[in-house]
Amino acid sequence: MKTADPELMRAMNRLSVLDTIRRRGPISRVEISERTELSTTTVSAITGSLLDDGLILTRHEGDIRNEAVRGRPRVMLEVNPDAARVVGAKIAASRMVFVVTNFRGDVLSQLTLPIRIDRQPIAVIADLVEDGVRRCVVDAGLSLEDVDSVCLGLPGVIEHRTGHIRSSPIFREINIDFASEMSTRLSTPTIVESDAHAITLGHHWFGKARDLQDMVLISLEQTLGLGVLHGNRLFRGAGGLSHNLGDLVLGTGPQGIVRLSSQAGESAILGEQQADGRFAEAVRLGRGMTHVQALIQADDDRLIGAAVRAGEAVGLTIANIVTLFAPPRVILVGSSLALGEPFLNSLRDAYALAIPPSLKGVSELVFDDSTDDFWAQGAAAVALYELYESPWSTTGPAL
Amino acid sequence: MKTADPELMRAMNRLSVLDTIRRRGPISRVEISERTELSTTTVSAITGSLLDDGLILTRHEGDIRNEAVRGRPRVMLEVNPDAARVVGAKIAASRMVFVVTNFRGDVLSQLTLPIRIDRQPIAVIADLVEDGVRRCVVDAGLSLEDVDSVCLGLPGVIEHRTGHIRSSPIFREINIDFASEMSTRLSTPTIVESDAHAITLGHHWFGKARDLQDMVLISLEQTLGLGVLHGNRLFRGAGGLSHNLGDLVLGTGPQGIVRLSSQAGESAILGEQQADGRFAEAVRLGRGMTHVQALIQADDDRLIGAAVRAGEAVGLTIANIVTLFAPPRVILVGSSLALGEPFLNSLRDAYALAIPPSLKGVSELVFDDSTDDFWAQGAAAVALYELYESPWSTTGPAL
DNA sequence: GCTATTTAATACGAGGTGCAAATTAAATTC
DNA sequence: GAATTTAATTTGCACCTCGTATTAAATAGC
Repeated sequence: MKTADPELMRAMNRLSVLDTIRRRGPISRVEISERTELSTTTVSAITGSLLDDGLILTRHEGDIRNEAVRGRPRVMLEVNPDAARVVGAKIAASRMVFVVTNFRGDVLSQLTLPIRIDRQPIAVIADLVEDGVRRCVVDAGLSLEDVDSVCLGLPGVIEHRTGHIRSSPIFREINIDFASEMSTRLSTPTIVESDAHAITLGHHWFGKARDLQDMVLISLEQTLGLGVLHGNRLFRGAGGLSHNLGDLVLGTGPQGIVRLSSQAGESAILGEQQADGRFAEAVRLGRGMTHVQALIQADDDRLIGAAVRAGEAVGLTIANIVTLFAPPRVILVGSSLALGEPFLNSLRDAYALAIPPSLKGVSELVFDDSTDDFWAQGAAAVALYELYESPWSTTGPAL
Repeated sequence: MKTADPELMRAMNRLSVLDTIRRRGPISRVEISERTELSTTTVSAITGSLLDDGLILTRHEGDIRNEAVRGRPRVMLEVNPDAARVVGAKIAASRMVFVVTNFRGDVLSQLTLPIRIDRQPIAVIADLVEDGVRRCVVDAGLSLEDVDSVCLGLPGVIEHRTGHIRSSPIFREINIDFASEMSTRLSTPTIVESDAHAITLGHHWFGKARDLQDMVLISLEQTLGLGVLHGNRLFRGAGGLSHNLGDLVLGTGPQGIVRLSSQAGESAILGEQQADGRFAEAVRLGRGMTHVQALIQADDDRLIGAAVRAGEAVGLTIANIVTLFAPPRVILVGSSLALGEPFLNSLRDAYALAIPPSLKGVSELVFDDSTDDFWAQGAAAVALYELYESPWSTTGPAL
């Protein structure tokens, strides 16, 4: 068990203060003191040390309750954007998106590589990822030495703690130590994380869950992922495993087990149409879903049927997730949302039908159609989170 | 956010030490120091304060590595059994079981009331519970003043934090503030908890999960409950809600949503047979399942069919739970286990079929046929846990 | 333009906490 | 009975947070 010593205490309060500054934009010391319930003395000491370490900056304008207020004006504090830089990436089967962000999470540069890497050998994928990171860093006018860490978000079952990829649709192999592979290639600390977890943290930092401590996110892409935020922290399964929703069983059909992925995965929906080859190119370019929507609007009955079935399956699954976690909000993201109304309506209907009466109204469904940039930014947030959490310069004793 | 001050620090380490003493039986200070990674100085200080508060005792025998070992012998420390007494209860539809335990969790007295309280008015149930608690306390040779707290474990959706019963099969009403009702009746702090959570903690303290930090328990009784242990703590949903597995959706059938409870609940299995009235009395006595097993052994085809279907449904559900939580062990408890081999075999088969290949082998299934006493003891453990966790006498500054 | 007032932020001392080193305690070995 | 070995406590120190007193920096009033 983790032993509690003064150092831990300091680290906890430091994180608490730094996190408050990050979240509440420019904020004065008094307000920090109120929010964190730390004494002003302690807040002063901690912010002093954060200023020394260059993690935050002072700003003398911006006190909102200014004008006609007496007394010494508050000095506003904010995160120093230039305190660190990280790279976040979303690695998907048909494209890779990289962003470089500063310490505040602002995007400094963005790079999309619309390359199909599906089922390539590890070395090839690693080459492409390495290349993408390097180019994106250069685009930001930086060099890799300026980057503090890298976080790669990718689909599948990822073991965050060890950086192993247990299984992923973009790799033929299983159980790959991708984190150390990329760490040595880039000679920069590299984190591997589930893309769903990445965008979950992204929403908590920048998106539709900034106001919440608990939340569930469901990602509907090539694979179906789950992110659970519990008490302001990512809830990872025992052993730090990410979840793979597609493996969930919906029931048994005539030909055995029916998994969610067979009903609602990207390939399940598109696959039925593959025969006539209309989607080959679209899918290759990562625009499968966009294309689908165009077809749906043209009233392609078969596609509508697939979308409706997928929506039902997802709706039931969400109801089950809500039954287990009772989150105040469920955020849905991913390319499958582009299926449009037939999908969304059947999803909503199935959810409404399946949610147990006693839980009716505890969760709201929110749909988010952010672009891939946001996923990559979420990965950057994962990298930043670990920086924020780390004791940093370990300035040691406040001197 | 919880602010970290010296007091919290002390509380954390105190709990860590006390928990180590509880778990590792009689144990010396040096060993505590090794296990908790606290310095011997700190361990001495904390154990000193625990001794002052009468929560632990010294024992001078029992050093295993004795004989032929030089040096001053270690003084063994153990929890003081008489430091507190609690009452734990399992309240089910057809019976109530009470136990009084000491601070170590040893059962001092036990009382079973085989009364059907199903659908009685609150006041009647509260009367019966109060009576049961009082009689069990008297049986232990104690008076209610000697009891530090009471924990009632009952089925349904319980909001532990507020002590409200959101919904329960044994109450007609919903949203009952049962904790304060019973607290005032007994004039003793009373906790209300889901029976599944109670036996989950029971297994962590006394049963089949003593060695684990993470674990999932599934209770198969009148209702289907879930307990998740995560990092040595009970994982309660956002808002401290307990889970109701029966509300999970298995899929859609011809007549709409199919919930787990309609396949695997006690009444779902027995219900089909209700028509011929053979079970009326057995169920009333709470021996429905025992009776069923006798019939199954007599090859009642209809019952076997129901048991097999229930086993399948539960097996699939467990696979889904494992997909989400990836626990190293899943413990199954509850009266439905008495359905015997037809049920268990189909459960195992369905689980094996449904568990995703990437998670094969991460979880072991364990069946536990503990009696109701153990459930009540688990409820006692919940009560004890809160005592252990509380700062206690707040001896205040170690003087 | 000066002083009084008000609010923000910082010093200072007290009390609590854990740790390393030194000391005391209690056994075995020779 | 002295030396040795191991356990547990005492001592001294560095650190943390907090309450109170003090300093800093603005406005309000005359």
